[in-house]
Amino acid sequence: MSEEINFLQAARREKLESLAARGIEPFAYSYARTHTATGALALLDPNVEEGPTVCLAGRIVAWRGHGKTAFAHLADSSGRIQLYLRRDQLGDDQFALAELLDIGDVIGVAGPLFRTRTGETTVRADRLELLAKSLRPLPFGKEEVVDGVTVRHSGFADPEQRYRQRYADLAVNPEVRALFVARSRMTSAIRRFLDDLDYLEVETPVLQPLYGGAAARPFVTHHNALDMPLYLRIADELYLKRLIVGGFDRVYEIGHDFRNEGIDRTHNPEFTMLEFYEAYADYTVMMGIVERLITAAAEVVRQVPGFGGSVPDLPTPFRRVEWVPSLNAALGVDIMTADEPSIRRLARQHGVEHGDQLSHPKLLDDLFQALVESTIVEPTFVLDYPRALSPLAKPKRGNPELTERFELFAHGRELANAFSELNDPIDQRARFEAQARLRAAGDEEASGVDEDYLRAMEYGMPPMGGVGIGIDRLFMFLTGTANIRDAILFPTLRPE
RNA sequence: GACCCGGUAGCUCAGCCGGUAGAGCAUCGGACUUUUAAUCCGCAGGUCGUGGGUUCGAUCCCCACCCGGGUCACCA
Repeated sequence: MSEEINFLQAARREKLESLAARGIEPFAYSYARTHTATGALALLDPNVEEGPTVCLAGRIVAWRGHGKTAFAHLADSSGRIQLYLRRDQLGDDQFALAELLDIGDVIGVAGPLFRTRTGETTVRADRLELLAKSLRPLPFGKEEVVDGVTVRHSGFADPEQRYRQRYADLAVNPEVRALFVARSRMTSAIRRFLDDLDYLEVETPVLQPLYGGAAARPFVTHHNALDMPLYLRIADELYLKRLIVGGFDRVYEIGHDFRNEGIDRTHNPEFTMLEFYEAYADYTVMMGIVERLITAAAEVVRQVPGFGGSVPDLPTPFRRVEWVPSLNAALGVDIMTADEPSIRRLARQHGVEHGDQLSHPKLLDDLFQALVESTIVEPTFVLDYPRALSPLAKPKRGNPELTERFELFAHGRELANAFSELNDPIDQRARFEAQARLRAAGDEEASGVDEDYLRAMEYGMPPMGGVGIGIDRLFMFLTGTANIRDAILFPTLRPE
């Protein structure tokens, strides 16, 4: 990426040369800091005017020059603190260095804490060290505090540039950093939750010779040495269940799935999926685990400073409704006995688009989405989906037309999908073959027959419950984030 | 994919009825030893997303394209 150097960058390069002329190395190797910014702020007793000496490192984010003195703010990952630089304190050489500093420079600073006339805890700098010269101006806005609220002026606002240059977005907007801290806390909490239940975290292939476990179009790549196509996984499911055959009773994986579909505010081509499987559990057991996992995740996000208010209340137990009765109630007919033409007529009436071209299962799913799913606000488990919608789920005990499956919805969004996993290899083969027929008929999202998976199942697969939770979506739900790009550090974009 | 909105200085934005551009901040120069959107004075900074068209003349009107945002559709 070559571009012309603008006059601001030129000015900084000139300063670099002035530094070199003074024998100052502009890119350091390390700095021994004693405190973080917030750690230092806590050191000055409210009743005293002078405190201990601290060594801090961070980025200059604000600068107010006054001739022979200057005030600056230094920011590190903990927060920001004011610096006071005086010529008589620093000496001529060090003050000359200070005059060659820019906003964005990474510096180390040492000096005693004191309180300014306006009461702000500040470092009176008596030694400065340049750690990294910033040759490209970061788009810092100016901040003021009005009635206790920080107002930022002319900051870094262009959404495209913020996604493309997330490093600049993070450097300039602390609240963006806080959001991703919250995300990290959430996934750690989920790991802790599952680890405490004796789940084993495992890693399964991202590059797969066959893709499956979900209905989606895959990314295809090619392995040169094997001279064969490989698919980026669309789900972890089939490999994790092979591990249950192998004797791991409880496994989970948090990793990226890849789906070759459109990009919009809830879809990124790669996204983070949690799947977990537990032998000898059925979907009712998994429902309880999901409820506890979601509330545990909500609790840690709630505790991250700044996010307490955004996390929705999740009173337990979550509401439970059954798929068929809730759709029937909304539709006014029995979906399981209604004939095909009248179902298609109802779909048209309720605004399901392209109803005539959809396969029967897809039609049912769209109807449910339009009439029931979209109306769910409080967290609700929807139970017992029709068999045709769930090729990897066990038939429901007492009603083989249905499967033992649930999805969790809240605010019209899907948060989890789970079932009593099908462990009958004869039935599984029949379902795979039905999928293969759909695929042969042109359904690009239908899977094929995975013979290796069937082999594993034929060895004897314990009954198990399994759950998938989209981590990005869950995080968006908990933080009130509307666009998935705001929940992913480096979202997929067209190249510049 | 459809529709709507946007792309002007490093950043945030203005630009009337078509007459080849402005502000604030930042930068640069000057003043300033407790400021905090520091203040004051001065200078500089532009391929107006790209390519065509209309016109004596286009940032402005028209067409196409690129990029982004939003809404909808698609996406178990």
